[in-house]
Amino acid sequence: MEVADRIGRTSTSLTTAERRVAEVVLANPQLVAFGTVADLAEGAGSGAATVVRLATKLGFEGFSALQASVQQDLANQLRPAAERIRDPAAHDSLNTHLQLELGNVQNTLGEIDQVALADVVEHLADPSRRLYVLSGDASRGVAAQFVGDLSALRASVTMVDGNDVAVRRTVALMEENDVLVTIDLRRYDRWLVDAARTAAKAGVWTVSIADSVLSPVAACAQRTLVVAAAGAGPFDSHVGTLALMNVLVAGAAIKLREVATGRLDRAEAAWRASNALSER
Amino acid sequence: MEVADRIGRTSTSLTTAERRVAEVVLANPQLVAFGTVADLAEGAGSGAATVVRLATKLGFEGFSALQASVQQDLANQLRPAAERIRDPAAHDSLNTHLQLELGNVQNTLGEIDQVALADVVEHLADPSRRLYVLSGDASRGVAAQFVGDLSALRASVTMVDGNDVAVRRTVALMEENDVLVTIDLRRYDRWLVDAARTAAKAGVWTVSIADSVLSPVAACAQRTLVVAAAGAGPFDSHVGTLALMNVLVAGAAIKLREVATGRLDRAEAAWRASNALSER
DNA sequence: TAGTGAATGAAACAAACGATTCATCAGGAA
DNA sequence: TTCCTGATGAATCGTTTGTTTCATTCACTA
Repeated sequence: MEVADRIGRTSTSLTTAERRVAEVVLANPQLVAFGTVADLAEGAGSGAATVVRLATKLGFEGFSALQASVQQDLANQLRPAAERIRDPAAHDSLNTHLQLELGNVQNTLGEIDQVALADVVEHLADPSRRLYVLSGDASRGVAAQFVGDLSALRASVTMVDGNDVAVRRTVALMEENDVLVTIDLRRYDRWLVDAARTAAKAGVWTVSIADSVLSPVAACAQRTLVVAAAGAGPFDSHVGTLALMNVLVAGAAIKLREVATGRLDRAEAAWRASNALSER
Repeated sequence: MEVADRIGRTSTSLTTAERRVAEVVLANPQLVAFGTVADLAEGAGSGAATVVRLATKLGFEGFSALQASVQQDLANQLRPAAERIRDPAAHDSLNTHLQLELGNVQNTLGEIDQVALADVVEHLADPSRRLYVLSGDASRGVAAQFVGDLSALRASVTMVDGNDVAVRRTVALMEENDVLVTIDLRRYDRWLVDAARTAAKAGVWTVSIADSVLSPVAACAQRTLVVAAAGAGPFDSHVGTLALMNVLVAGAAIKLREVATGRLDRAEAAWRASNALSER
């Protein structure tokens, strides 16, 4: 921290009141970054002039310069580890990927809206509702994974897919009690947005998995779960999305325990009977 | 994030310029926390009045209230993760997932065999070789994602799929110059192991993406990439696998730059022509 | 085409702010 | 005590900033 350095270097020549201010700056930098001269002065129990004097004594042009310095420090601290790492060793591709994907998982699961999450899980685990999953072209694979996992737990899970006509028919046949999960990131697929709007208008309970609350599907969805999808390659990363899906699937599995274990056992039995799995 | 919520709730009634501002608020919250109305307006390419209008539209008293809200969010984010975790009554399940998936990514990308990785990328990026992807049932979705991404970069990428007969036929038709990628985790699918062995015997260059070097496919593969797949729910997690695939795709994209950019541009042009994408 | 309503940013205005000034105070030295 | 020096904060000043107003533009309708 630049400011801490300067305070350390100047500490011997600080007066009593200035030292009080300096202590507050170190202990509570947000007061400097977000506050005013008066705020900091009050926090340190000193006058505004003392704050300004300290700033200049530390070698800053004035309080504003000190504030800018603290703000930059905080901004650096805020930047996800991914970007911080990238600075020194810019060209370690694998490390970049690692930091990026860790950030995607961290941001997706960390920033999640718990109320929305619980509500979505509740709906996914309601066996009386049919489930439909609608995905943009770029995320079709992870969507298929989601459908596959859910299908193992419960019945009536459908991936809405195929040509435009087929999609329209499926959407037209949705009913009020159904649940529609849409997965779509920036550069939103128009057909998907249209389909989601149609479904929402028909009263289908819609949840949007998107990269922003401003995604067009989010606007017509009951719930929105935001994912981080920063990618180092030419495409967005769906690692965060998949992590979120795992959370949803695991949550649904708990709520569906009785039904789900029965289904899993039956599948297991079928595999055994046909010797479809090999342990090694 | 309180502000993100409000933006999501209000998103339908935002005007074009207001939406631009909202996007900047979400993408660059520091500009709001540390900056002024004029700064944010400039960042969004709008007038100062629009910024204030957005703030009130979001239900804030004015810009200052919006700024205070963003500042509080940032301050929360600044608090060490350790403190943050235990805050809302330790919602353990989510935290378990978070740690687990972070571990999967970390272990998969961190422990990777760089020589094997480079060799695999080299083969994936060789346009003279046909690519086949063979996945166990549990990972079919992420495999499809992999195939989809690779297909965007180059030609001749095939997901080996369908019924047993179809798989056997496809495998039988593979040639020496082809590349086969298999993805299979514990409880290895017997048909997949058989198919991989057949292909390997025919001289197909095989790479195994598996959860252990002891996997049966690894035994007959030229290269093996090990993934971590710890799952909290009833299924294995493929988050690590997907992260690895992103590395492979990004690596191939670099080697295939000339071909790949041409393909991506053509796809982009087609989307534009048909108006298939909507930016908002 | 003319008219209407919403949307938008430039400009005016008032409040808040940082910086400076200056009177007061504390603590020694003569 | 008296005088002096450095420290300190209240008051002041000029600037910046948030807010409001208003003329212009734009999209759409009759």
